[in-house]
Amino acid sequence: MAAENEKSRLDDAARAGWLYFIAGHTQDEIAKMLQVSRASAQRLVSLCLAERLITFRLEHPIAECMELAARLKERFQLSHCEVVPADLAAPQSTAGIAERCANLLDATLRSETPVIVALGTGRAVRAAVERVTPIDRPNHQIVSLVGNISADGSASFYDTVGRLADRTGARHYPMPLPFLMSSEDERNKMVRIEPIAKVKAVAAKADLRLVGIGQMDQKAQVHVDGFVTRDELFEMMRQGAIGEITGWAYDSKGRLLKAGTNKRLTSIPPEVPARTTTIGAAVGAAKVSAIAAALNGRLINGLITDEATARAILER
Amino acid sequence: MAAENEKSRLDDAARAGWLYFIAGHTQDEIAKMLQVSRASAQRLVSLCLAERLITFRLEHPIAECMELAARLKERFQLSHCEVVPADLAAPQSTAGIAERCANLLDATLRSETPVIVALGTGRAVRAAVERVTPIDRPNHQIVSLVGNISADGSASFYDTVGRLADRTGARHYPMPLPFLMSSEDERNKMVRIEPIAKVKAVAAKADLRLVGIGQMDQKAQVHVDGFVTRDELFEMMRQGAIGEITGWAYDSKGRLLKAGTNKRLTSIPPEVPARTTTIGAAVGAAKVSAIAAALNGRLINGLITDEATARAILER
DNA sequence: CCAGATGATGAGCAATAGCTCAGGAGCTTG
DNA sequence: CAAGCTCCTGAGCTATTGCTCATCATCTGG
Repeated sequence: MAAENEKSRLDDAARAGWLYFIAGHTQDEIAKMLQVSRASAQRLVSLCLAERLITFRLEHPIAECMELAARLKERFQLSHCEVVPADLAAPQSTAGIAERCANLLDATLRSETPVIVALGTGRAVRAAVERVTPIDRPNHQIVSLVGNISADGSASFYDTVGRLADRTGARHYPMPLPFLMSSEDERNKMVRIEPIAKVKAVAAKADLRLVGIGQMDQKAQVHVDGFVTRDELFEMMRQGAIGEITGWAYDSKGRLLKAGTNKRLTSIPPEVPARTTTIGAAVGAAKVSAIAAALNGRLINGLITDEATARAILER
Repeated sequence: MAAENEKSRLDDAARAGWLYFIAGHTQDEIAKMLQVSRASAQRLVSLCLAERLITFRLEHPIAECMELAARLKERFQLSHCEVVPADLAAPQSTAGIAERCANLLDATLRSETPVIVALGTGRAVRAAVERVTPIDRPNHQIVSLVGNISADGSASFYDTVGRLADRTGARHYPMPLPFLMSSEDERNKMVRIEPIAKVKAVAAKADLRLVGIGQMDQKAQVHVDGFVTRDELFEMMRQGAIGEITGWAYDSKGRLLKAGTNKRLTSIPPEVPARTTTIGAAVGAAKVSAIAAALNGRLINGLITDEATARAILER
């Protein structure tokens, strides 16, 4: 009865978490209540945390963050903007923005009327999906903006769309294509075949797009993850690439490049249909230029970032 | 600028709370980040909690149960309350509460210092006893609150006291009396005879009483089990009986009736000595009124039930 | 059926958090 | 402007928590 035990263990973890965080008991008291050792009670509480049985939600709009958000919203005419407090100790951490993204997804998915959510790349997006509250919404649709097969043919790329569908029971549309095709012609052929056209059509009607923003430098995520080679990356940088969204490289004005890997990309280009909210999620000094360019080029019309990044964008 | 300071203080509290709960930093780290002493950081975190700037959300069925239990405990000033997840497939099933009752008995009996446990009627109590972990505690005492001889003279009534004694090696005191005597006089005589007085004396010192709660309707357990006749049952219902504990019928305010079968009952009345924990165990829509009345009349000061029943009690 | 792997457990210790208290800054009031 | 007051602060102590390690039970594959 592995499943049974597993379940009852999570039940206990939830109990312990409730007693600890909500009722405010000490772990010692909880240990006595649940008839386990204190050490086990501690393990249950941390299991509760690790399994995200419990989530924290900050209700207070922190003035400075609010102000930064308001200024970004005003300056770039955004339909949505959130700024989380800077975490000085871990400036690259996506924890904060992931929490806000998850919250946004929660709010969007809670709707009873069917909605379509499109997901791009990025660690924050990935982490956000993990934090979404499970909810039964079989009439929603989750669609991927990006091919999920990497250069070596494996589908190892983290399956955000599938994960989110798991948590919601929604229909989902992964994009069963390599990230890059070998030539422009081949790409053009592929994106016309029926299943892909269908995914594109659903994506075009998305109510919310959530995308990561990558910088195009030596540490570009598209290269680190093995989707583009070092040479391809450098070529794009020579062409003026400063950032990428779902793989689409753009320059410092936020214009999509018409060269290099962009000609062979299968993912759906980040051109914002006016009615769709397209939220970029990114933090870090390295990404400031890329984010600013995306904002200027209106590749996104929403942003979730942290205080430090927000400030850097505004000060450019 | 009191308001200004107040506001920025709350901002800091929110920030500290965010860094603590969401980013997972220690208060020491937070103190450094916010340029305050550790003590102040701790105050900010607790202010954040006190002002509810941050809230916890437990996404697990157990959370509901915990909350219901807390509300029942508060509302009826209970010393003990447990709510188990509703079993939609079997709303009347005592399995869930029996498990909790067994757990409670285990915990009580585990004590090395002698304890006295008193048992009432009810399927949940019966099932709980079956699930108690055997343990050797010869110095404990198990006492019955209710006569174990039915109307026809047989001792067929399930012998919970004996079973529990088997599993613990404890001394046990069944009550060798018919459930009902034929007249009030006879009852009064019987309860004064030595062996019975002894049982009553032990029961009066019980550390824990565990009793079932029966509803008084056409399907009343006391009637189904043949302890009272149809006519006796209807008579009690006319007198306002809504529930019974160890056979003692009470009205909707939880007052023991001074009429009918109550005059001829040999069982020990459910009057809660303040120091004794008296736990009622019952589930099911049919029993909601009976349970609520028992709680209101303080015939019990503890409750083990399920989610559906708990909710119904609170919503009355 | 046994050896090794896996994972749970409690003891004990080090890190962390919570609390009390005495002192001091800033505000109010006479 | 000084006394009285409140409220904040940091020091330092104690309670609580997190973690490591040795042990033990259970599972798995040969």
